[in-house]
Amino acid sequence: MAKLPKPTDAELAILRVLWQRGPSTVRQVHDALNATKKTGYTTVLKFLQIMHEKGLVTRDEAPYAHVYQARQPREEAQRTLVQDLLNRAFEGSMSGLVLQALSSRKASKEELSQIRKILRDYERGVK
Amino acid sequence: MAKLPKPTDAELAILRVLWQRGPSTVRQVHDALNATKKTGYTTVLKFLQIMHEKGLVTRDEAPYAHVYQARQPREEAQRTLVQDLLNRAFEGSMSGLVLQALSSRKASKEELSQIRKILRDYERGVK
DNA sequence: GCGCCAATACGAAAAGGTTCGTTGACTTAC
DNA sequence: GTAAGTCAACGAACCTTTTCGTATTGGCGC
Repeated sequence: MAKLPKPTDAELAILRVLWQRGPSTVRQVHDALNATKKTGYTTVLKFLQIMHEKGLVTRDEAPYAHVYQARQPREEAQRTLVQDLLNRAFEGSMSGLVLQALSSRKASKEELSQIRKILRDYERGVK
Repeated sequence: MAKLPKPTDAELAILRVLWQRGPSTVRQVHDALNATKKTGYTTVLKFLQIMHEKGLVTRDEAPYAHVYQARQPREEAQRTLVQDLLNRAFEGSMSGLVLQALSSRKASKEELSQIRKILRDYERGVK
């Protein structure tokens, strides 16, 4: 599998919509985005075309409304992004990242115990 | 304190040098960067000027070699970046972030126990 | 068939990021 | 004091990202 480029901010916003909604037409993406931030229809279209060129999304050229879909599953893209931040800003230190993540905002009890569970599972898996 | 803009990739690379070395001249930053990636002297200079305009660095206009310094401590900038990624890619889910961080590459036993310690300290602090 | 509508394609323009060549100013070594 | 070297300033060139106006297409209702 060829390595996909890191999505830009605007591209990521569109990917988020695709991950949440599943395959969507330009109009659907456009409407979803406009719930939070107004953007022109053609702007969204242009991005989807660019992302298609880059391979970030696939498209089904259905007549009268192409249907776009994220190429990578959400988790995979997230992994790339975390990895990237880890290298660029944390010299690879995972604990540094977790530390700053926690001090950047309140975490709920549920989140903490979820993280603990992840750690347990991880150790079991690695061992 | 005015909010500082998010550093770009190239800017972050320079900040990393400043954090590691402390206050430095353009030449020192340039040399440090060239250990990993060759860049023209004037390119580095230009970035430091831009970053100075943006307020990312302060400078001491010593005669014959201005001395630049990161405005934010490393941890503070890291926190902003994590926060940003959290919002842009993880819908704010901290556990999602930790999960992908762990699956993105091997973590050592030391790192894991360090993370556990961070969790413990955090809970104590919050309670 | 003809005009209307929703959609795509195209391309230009604005904004931001990145790189570097050139210039002029000052320092030190001779 | 002159040449050689180091430095900051400036601005041009280039690339990528972001935004959108305009043109074009193709089906549908009449």
